[in-house]
Amino acid sequence: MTPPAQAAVSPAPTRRARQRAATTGEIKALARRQLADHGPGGLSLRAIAREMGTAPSALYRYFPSQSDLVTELCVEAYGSLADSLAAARDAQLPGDHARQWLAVCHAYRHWSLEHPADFALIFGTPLPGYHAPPEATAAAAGRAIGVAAGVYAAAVAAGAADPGRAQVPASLKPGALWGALADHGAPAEPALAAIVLSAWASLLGYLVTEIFGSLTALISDTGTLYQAHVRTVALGMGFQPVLAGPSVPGEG
Amino acid sequence: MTPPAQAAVSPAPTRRARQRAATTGEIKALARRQLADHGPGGLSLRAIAREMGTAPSALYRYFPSQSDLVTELCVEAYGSLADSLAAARDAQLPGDHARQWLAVCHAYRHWSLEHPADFALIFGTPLPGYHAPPEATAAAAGRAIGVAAGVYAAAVAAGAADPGRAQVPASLKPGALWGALADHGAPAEPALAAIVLSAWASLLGYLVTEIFGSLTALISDTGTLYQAHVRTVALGMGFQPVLAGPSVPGEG
DNA sequence: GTCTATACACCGATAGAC
DNA sequence: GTCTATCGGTGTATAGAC
Repeated sequence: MTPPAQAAVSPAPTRRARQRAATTGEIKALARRQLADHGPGGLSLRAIAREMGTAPSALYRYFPSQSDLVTELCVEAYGSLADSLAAARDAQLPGDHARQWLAVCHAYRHWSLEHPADFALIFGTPLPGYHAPPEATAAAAGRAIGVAAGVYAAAVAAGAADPGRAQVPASLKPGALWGALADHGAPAEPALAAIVLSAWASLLGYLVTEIFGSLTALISDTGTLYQAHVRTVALGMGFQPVLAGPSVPGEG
Repeated sequence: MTPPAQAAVSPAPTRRARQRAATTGEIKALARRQLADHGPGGLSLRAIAREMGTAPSALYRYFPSQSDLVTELCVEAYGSLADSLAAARDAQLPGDHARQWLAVCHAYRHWSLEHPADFALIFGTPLPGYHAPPEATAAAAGRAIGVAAGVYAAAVAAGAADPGRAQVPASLKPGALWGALADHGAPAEPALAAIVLSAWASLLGYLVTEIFGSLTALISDTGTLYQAHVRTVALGMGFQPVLAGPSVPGEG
């Protein structure tokens, strides 16, 4: 018996395809949870199969190997982060560049706190035998930092931030980052890219200590401290101090 | 037959004790190398025993369990970092506070690049089932950041840095960090501690991207970029821009 | 303090029946 | 597309002889 006429060929390809997508999604969700529970390297296809109630070998119909599963988790994590950053940016008035920047900074932290497993996956210690294929993850990573770079570039263009305050050596050599940022609306200017990268790394450093816990034993009041951190970083990028007022989105 | 008279009772306790210390050291060295080669969770007592040419069970005479071995590696890593930072500080003229700070910043990076496994151990994703006993690692961690804090506090006291440039909220609540820093010569002033912590986190963020590789596909010229990063951070702490001259120790 | 032997658990991946 | 069965490995930790 041939299957019944395919309903809505283009948007909903096939019933079979839909079911397959659902299963792949379930696998990835369980993988994410395992990675969160048992740390890096704690990902086990057997355990996933156990939780799904299927045989371990069945998973190989969906992912050729464990590495491919990890790669897709990485790409999705970067995408999720980029989406959160873009949403925070778009929640501000289009012309309010400084607030857009602060909103993106706080969205960075909120996403990280809400997705610690994804955070560890893309920013933490590399997995034992795994090396992410650069062509797969570079684009996804570039999109995330590209949101931040785009906001800053717009701020500079509008005069809301003065990149001259940063100390960028003239001897900087361009890398693939410039091109990746240019793909996301930011001008391919090395000085701007360097400033954004430096600021982005500063924020990441705070999140690493907060989420991985290398300092949690020593500090409390992490939210307020992040607020101070964001303001200091923004100052270094040439934003105006007046901006550091209390009514900033996402603070606290 | 009783053993021959113990030569130098106090400094060299016993031949037996010396041999034991040597073996413990060998175990830790191999553990460190394994952690470097196979990532977190890649530590295997069996593999250590294999490389040492002994039976796996023999190691249990030196470490009650794998976790205790990891804890000692963490403490030693923090200690090694603190030593490197202090050495970099002491290599500068006592009164040249700004250069001391920059030297400490660059020592931070050099140590991290030279000890990626230790770096991952203390700053990277936490190990699966392992939670470092706070009482053991907090002191070691405080000593490392305490070196940085001490240099900055001295700079502020000497007027070489103006902490007023940073944006520290007045609502900051003190935590254990203040006390830990006070133990290392830094005044227990929340504002100063917050500034140092923020700066230290900024530096860490850069090192995380460089060492864990979340951005290495996108950037080259990482040394020059770190130099710019350090300068930007120092500016945010209130150091004078004039300091950002070319002849700074450890740059490049 | 080291050894052998072992209990008991885990893993990724593949072959082949259905 | 799922199953069973299996291969060939990994590991921690303990018991008991020497």
